[in-house]
Amino acid sequence: MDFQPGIPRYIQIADAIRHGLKGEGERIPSEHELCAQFGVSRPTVRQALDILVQEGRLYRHAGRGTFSTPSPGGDRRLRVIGSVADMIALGEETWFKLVSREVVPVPANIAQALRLPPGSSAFRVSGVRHAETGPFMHVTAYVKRELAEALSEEDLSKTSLVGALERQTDVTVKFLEQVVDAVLAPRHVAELLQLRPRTPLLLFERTYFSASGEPVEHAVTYQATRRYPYRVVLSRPERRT
Amino acid sequence: MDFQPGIPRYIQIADAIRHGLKGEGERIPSEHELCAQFGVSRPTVRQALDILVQEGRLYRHAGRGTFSTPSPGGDRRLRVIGSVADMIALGEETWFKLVSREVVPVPANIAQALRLPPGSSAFRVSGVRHAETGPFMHVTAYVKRELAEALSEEDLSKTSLVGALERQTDVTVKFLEQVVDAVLAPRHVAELLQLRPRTPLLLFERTYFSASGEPVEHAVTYQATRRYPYRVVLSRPERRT
DNA sequence: GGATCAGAGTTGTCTAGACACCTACCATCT
DNA sequence: AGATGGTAGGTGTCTAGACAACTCTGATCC
Repeated sequence: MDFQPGIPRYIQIADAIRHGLKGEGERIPSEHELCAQFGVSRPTVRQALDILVQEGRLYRHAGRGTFSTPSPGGDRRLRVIGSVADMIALGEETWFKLVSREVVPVPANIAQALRLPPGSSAFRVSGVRHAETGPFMHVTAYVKRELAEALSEEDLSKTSLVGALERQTDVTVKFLEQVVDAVLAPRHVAELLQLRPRTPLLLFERTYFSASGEPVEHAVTYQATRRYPYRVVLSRPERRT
Repeated sequence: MDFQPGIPRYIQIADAIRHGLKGEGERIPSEHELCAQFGVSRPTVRQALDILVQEGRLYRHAGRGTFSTPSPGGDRRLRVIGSVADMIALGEETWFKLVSREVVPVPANIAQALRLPPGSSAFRVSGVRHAETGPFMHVTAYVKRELAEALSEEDLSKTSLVGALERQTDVTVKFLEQVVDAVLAPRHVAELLQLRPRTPLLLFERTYFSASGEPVEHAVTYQATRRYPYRVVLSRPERRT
């Protein structure tokens, strides 16, 4: 295998192995064999395998080998594998309709989350995400003004706001804090999602942080689980003991 | 520093560093300095730092150094750091009251989740978890019969069912699948949690899997977020690029 | 036939160092 | 004063191996 320069080898190896996984619990070649196959040293192979184990796609068994985890199956659901990246990754068959996009004074609790002085203003985007089954998610997101100026409208309909921010600015989201709650649909949300009032909805309040611990974005999301179930797969981080 | 034999050095180093963190965004000693301090090679130090970065406690900045993430703060909330271990870790000021504990025929959907033939029976535990603010969680958990026999009653009031299983059998939970929903409290749940009927509650349906992909436990949990907020901190896995 | 032991293969841990690239700082040149 | 460039120190990537611990298999011994 010849490696593409500029991209670390262990990432290319991880991609290659991930691509070849069938997800049936079968054994993959030993680390020694992978060294020979890719022409790299064992630490490099292990670094690639670490990624896949961390993603929950592989598990190791000392003395026996490395195996692919039987896939827990399923599609058409919000997936989280313990990572921000996957949390953002909605199915590809969903799309976003912008409702509003303006600079507004921020409510006190949001100002606190973004660590803005009370009474300041921020960029607010709101809209509805649709699936074939109908509208299923209402989002209101707040971003600091200086970050929001680069964003174009078409970006927002394709990816998430966080995704657009990461592409167009040099901000990188490193972790997020999420409070999950169950609420009855507020009237304006019920209307936009075409639901009866007082339908129970999932409510997410997420604050996205950059690597330096600075809040980047705060989003309030209502989700109708009838139309789009919310599912999470959490893998235990490996503590090779 | 003298290392305790039997425990990998990188884990002991990670524990030592984690213990010394103040969580104020300050710089920690460089990898080279840590090598000298602990008397190990740099890959070993990096392996320790990887753990802490993975946990979201540290972040690296190439060319500048390694820093502790300012803590997102907070207590008294369910915490998840993208790991099963932390998901189980409720606050220490909560306790569990057993309601029932018996072998019953399992409903069809649970049998499917545990991959049992329809009509089979399993061990069912149900109860209520309390905080100072009152009862806040109703749990019904199903475990295969052969796994459940070792469990004693007192274990269940101290740790979670999964914790007891891991201590008393050789089962290890590697990942879990969780479906989150918002529902109106069923009557018997509302009674046990001392809530008005039709209060919106979080509903978790979790299936715990062992490393080989075999389902170990299935739990249905109702949670009153008024009494015990549900918060998650998700860190992005490091893709050093 | 059954238990015990040796060995091969696998992952787990760790060493000592090399070079690349990025960042911040400072001295120098214009 | 401002721009340029060098330098030191930081993390990022990678090599080539060593030994330990675990698991399974098969041969040997009783």
